[in-house]
Amino acid sequence: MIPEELLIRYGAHNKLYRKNEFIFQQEQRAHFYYQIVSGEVKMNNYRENGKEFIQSFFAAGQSFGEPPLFSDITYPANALATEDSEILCLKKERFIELLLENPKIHLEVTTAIASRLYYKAIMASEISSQEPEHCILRILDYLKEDVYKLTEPFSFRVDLTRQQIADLTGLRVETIIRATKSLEKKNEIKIKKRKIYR
Amino acid sequence: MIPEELLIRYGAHNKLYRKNEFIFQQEQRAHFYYQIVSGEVKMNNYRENGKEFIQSFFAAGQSFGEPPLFSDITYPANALATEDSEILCLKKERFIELLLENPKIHLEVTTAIASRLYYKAIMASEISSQEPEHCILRILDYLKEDVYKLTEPFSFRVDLTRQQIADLTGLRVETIIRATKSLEKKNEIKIKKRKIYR
DNA sequence: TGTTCATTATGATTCAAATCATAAAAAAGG
DNA sequence: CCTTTTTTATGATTTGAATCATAATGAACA
Repeated sequence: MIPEELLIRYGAHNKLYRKNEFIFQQEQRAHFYYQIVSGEVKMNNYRENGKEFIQSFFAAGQSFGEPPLFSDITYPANALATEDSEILCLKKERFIELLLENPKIHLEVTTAIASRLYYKAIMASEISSQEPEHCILRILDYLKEDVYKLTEPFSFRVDLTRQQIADLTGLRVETIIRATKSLEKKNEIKIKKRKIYR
Repeated sequence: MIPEELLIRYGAHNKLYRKNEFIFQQEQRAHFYYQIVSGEVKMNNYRENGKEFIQSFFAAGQSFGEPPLFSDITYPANALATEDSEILCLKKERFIELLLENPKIHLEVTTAIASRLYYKAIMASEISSQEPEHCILRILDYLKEDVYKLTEPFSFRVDLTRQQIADLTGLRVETIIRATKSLEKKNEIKIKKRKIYR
């Protein structure tokens, strides 16, 4: 999102994270701005009962973990590579400098953070709703419309496992499986070869 | 948060909203940056079953409703005055200009948005946890430590009704009442004259 | 000061998602 | 190719928060 050459000019270095390696962990202090060059990153929490809650996934070109760079707070969740990933790391102080000296880029960063806040606001309301089917549809529509910009019915092939949808919504796999079947009956989604289409 | 005189220099105007009056509603497009001069604002969603979900409260000095100013998205929730409120409104285009021309102020705006994302991330995980007591403690601790910067045990007097805590967590009043009583027994909170202290 | 309304309180019952158990189907790995 | 692991599937049971009902208490207000 921030041009790589600009990041490097401010002193960013490239780091390789292996699949399942943590980039940072919950409660830690933040020292770097992270931007994915290649690979994929997952932000999550592990709850007492061992259940996982996925805050979100991040793909190549996206940054993550900015909020604690601006205030005196620690990471609210873990970040780990879900596949081998190349990540540009820029020291917090230099990142702030970069923002102050590049207003247009700063605006893009703000836009990215704002967009994640938007997603969280939507999901907070849905997760609290105790209506699994509605909650699933909402996350699918968010991905379809806001992330992948698709409009055609059933043009969005969902590349998430039932388990991942469960961890994103705070529900259980069995509930997702049953709810998606019910949604298929209601013609809200299609399921072909176990893949969900919305 | 943005100095009032600066906002006014960029063309902001003062508007009075009566108690319970909407400032904007879910699904609407965003045209203004809003900053509270006096009063209080609530962001919420109304769900099918009539249940309310409170995204958050905003007090004097705080801004709200920025995310849709940066992208082509609509408001994910409603905003309404919970008491008569004076609010500075600045046209979207002029707001962006202000940010681009005032890097330090821009950074403060980014910081505010990032801090709200932090709160949402925490709450998303908690709400999904299906553990009412834990969820209540987390929101109280967030308010106590991150908002009011208190450290002494039971020094935080919670000024939320049980119903408001319910609407902030997606739980029901009765559940909050029972959970808080249980938390009092466990010495996690104190209740004096029906007020919760943490 | 008495009346109305909002808030807190508590017990009984319902209900839907979690949990448990088990298995089939598909994908990954050697 | 066979073996192992992951993912999807489905039925039976449990459980805890929601719901329903009802009341006491406190705050607001005329």
